[in-house]
Amino acid sequence: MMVESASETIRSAPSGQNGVGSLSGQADGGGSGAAGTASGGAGRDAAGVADSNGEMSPAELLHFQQQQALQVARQFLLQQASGLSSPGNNESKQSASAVQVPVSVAMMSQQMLTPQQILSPPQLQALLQQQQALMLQQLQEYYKKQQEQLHLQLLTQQQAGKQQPKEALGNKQLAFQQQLLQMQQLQQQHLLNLQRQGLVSLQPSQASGPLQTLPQAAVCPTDLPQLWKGEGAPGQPAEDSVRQEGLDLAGTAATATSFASPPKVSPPLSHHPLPNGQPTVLTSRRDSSSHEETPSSHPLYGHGECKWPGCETLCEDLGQFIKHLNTEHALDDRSTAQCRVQMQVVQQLEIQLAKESERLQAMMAHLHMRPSEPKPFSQPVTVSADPFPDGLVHPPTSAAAPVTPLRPPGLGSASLHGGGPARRRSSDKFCSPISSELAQNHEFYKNADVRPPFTYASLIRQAILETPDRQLTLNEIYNWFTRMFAYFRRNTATWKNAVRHNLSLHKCFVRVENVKGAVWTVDEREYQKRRPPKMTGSPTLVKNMISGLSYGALNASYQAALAESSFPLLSNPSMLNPGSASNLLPLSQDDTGAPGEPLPSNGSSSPPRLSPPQYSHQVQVKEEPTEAEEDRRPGAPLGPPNASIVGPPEERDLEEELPGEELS
DNA sequence: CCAATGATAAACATAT
DNA sequence: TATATGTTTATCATTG
Repeated sequence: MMVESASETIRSAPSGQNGVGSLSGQADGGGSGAAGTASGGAGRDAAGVADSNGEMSPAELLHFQQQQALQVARQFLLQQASGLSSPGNNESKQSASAVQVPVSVAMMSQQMLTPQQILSPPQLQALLQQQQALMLQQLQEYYKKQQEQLHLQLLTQQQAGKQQPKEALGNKQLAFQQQLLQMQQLQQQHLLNLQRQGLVSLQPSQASGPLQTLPQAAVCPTDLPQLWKGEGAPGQPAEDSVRQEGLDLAGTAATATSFASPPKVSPPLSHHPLPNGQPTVLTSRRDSSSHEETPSSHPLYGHGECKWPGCETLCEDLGQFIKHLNTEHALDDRSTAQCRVQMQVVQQLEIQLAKESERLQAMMAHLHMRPSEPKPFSQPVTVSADPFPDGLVHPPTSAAAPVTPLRPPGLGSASLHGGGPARRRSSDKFCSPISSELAQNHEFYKNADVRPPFTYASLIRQAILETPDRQLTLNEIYNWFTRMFAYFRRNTATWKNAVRHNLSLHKCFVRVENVKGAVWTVDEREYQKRRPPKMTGSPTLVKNMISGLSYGALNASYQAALAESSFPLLSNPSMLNPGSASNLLPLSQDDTGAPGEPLPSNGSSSPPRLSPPQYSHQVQVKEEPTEAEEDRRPGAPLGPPNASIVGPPEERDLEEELPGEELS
């Protein structure tokens, strides 16, 4: 019911505002927007959907936001999970995601308001449980298979063994048995894990019933598919239609019941976990390998590369990928271990989610959002339905006080700034250094189709500063964008134009002619100069934070925060994504210098920098640009090594400490 | 309401 | 000629 009201709210907003895609936000903002300022200016793209709720009370807003945050978290979780529990039939997957899953990842993160997405904690939990159950089941199936396989092998071996020396056979058997044992242990361990968390009340064997077990999870059916959907590849044509669907559904399938019967999907849809015992994990792979009927993609395959944790092998097509999958990620100890790691990741996420929920409740409690709200969630979407029609109450009461409490420990300053909607100002200017947030959430941005809350200028700068040489060609900048942000893997024409535009427009970007072309460098000084008068009064800030948090802000900010604080595993590149590690590191050290703390190294490291007003620091143009963008030679010509580069002491500080300044 | 800033579009120039 | 790369101008949104 509340769902309905929520959708109501949403629907009131101009339709299609985002249908076009957030990038073309201009149009959308025009009509609808404007109004919303009272309760916080709504960003035009990032948060478009929320435009029309001018009348939400702060409490509602917060509530709403929080729920969104949870959704995001959940989404993230699902995404992670999907990495583990690969969907069943691929072919059905796509259609399924289009029809049955109205909310694509992208949509979630960008619009986030689809009513049915708003789950109550119990629902969330239910979902999680389902997920766990599913995974468990899959894992078990997996183990079972493996055991069977082992037995088979054993048999084979025994037969073969007739021709082999006994001892050899013995050894092999031993090995197998060990493996078996290992498997079993693994399995038990996992089970234990799950049980410890009280997640597995259901026996593996009865795992088939998660859905029934959790009636309240009515909402889940909608979400579930995502589990198997895997991470949608940005740029998928279906995206728009999917969104559309999502919105529509939002309107129609408002109630839980309606979810129960999602639009039918292709029949072969066996990817619903369960019973038939078709271990999704295994089957999916087999299926896909055997029949090529998969025009769609594999959950572990996206953007032309293998999504297996830690593996970014490029595969031209699905077929190749399948091959790769079967060879590189076959059933072996390694894969199993990785699988386990992935499970832990999921668990971590889940734990974090729980924590965040708790925090949310505390926050809400503190904000006096009705004591009755200890469980704001029990009733999901109360949001708009909530008893605060008055709205607009925010200013004094809620606004001022909340400030502190609002700042969740886990959230870096970055997360607070009015992230989302105001992609621009927020981060760039007054907020924390892009690098720190980026560093911490780069995994997130890399995979989630969420618009990063940074301005183009700051992103470009970041890209450039990340390199040892502190210079990049336009193309390299492009690459950086696409590499670092899923969001920039689509609508290329738009953002590339924007990048060029920014490069030309801002004095801080200096083009340096080179033998082989030109590279772009950053004139830190100019960059600093360009900093606008920062936000002053705290009240404003507060308001900002609130409003920011509200809409899409959650996206970037909160998600980022979540990502940051909660994914030890995730953020540990070495664990999940060795490949990306390289990118990450420079980020964090480099620019950052750390948001919070002043740069250690004094200017010494980069002497030149202070001098030339023009070409900023010592940037020296690479004689021969490129070659391999990544191939940064160790002994950079001039280069102050990464860390040192950071250097522009004073200036840097200024910027990096912004958060602090702001408050003053 | 205004100015500053940013995003997006688009026209146009130039180089490859 | 087609593209990539740059520059510039215009319009709109958000913020202070």
